[in-house]
Amino acid sequence: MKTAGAKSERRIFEEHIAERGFRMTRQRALILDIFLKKEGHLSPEELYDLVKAKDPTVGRATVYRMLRLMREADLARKVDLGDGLSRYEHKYGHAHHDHLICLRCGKAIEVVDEEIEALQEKLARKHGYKLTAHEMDLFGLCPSCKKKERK
Amino acid sequence: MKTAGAKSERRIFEEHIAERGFRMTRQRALILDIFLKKEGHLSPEELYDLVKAKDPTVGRATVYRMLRLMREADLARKVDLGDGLSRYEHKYGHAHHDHLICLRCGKAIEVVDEEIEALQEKLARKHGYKLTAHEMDLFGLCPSCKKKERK
DNA sequence: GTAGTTGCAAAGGGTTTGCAGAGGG
DNA sequence: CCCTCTGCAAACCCTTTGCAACTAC
Repeated sequence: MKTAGAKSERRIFEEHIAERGFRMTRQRALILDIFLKKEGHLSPEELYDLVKAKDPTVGRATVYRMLRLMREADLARKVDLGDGLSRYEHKYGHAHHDHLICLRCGKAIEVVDEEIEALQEKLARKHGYKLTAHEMDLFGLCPSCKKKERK
Repeated sequence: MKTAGAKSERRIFEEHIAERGFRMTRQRALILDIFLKKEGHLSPEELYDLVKAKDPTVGRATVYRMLRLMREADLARKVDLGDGLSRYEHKYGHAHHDHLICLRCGKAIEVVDEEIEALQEKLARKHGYKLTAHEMDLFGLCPSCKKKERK
């Protein structure tokens, strides 16, 4: 199932670039595979390091260009975890989720609450907006940092 | 009432810097006044332009340094409206609020929903987190862009 | 007076771009 | 074969920093 999922994500990307006359290359396939396999929130530099480990000839610019392509193909999302870095997570095969971010250690977990989702829709409608997306980040102390706080 | 509000904000800032041995200067007072008077979401450059209009001798670096001070004094908040720029809004005298942002025209309005606020707390607690802040941005089409969409 | 503050300009960090050569379709 | 893609390095943008002169306290 995992492999099947990865394959279809790759197909989505291939279709996306074929549609606009772009090309599938060794570098793009490699970056795509690594990015999709990695759960969590990668900075461009972290992704570049992972790619370099597999193929040291790939350039940083290619990683940046690929991040843009993946965003356009709706496979990647840019998130701001408040650490000053830009970070990306992959969307495909992921249910939508929000973030619970520890201000002390920076750890971020993904959460979802259907009740909140519904209220967001309702709130937007109340103001005459048609909602297409949202981002919710909750900041606080994670359980282990909370414990340390006490001593 | 407006004036009284502005005065107390300034006092808060003065106390904040006095506490740590900093000083109140002509430039800081000017930037603070302009920033507090301006509702909405200013980029550092926009703030710098407004300041320059009143006093062309003020440098860009001073504006950046002041933005940091105001954040530390809890008078300013950094927000990401997805246009690639960093933006700041003032907090004091503002109730907490979230954003409803139009993806077409970029217009952002401020909203709040008590029910959502409560559920955010609950969600964090469920995961063992102690919540200290959050940011919620809803993206979609504003009423007027929605209308244009139809034709 | 003595720190903290300022404007300037240079440095810094992250991201984008111009280019000549490589390589997909 | 044509046109896109690549790696490199330089350019770029926004933000921070080093410094000598200045100024609040």
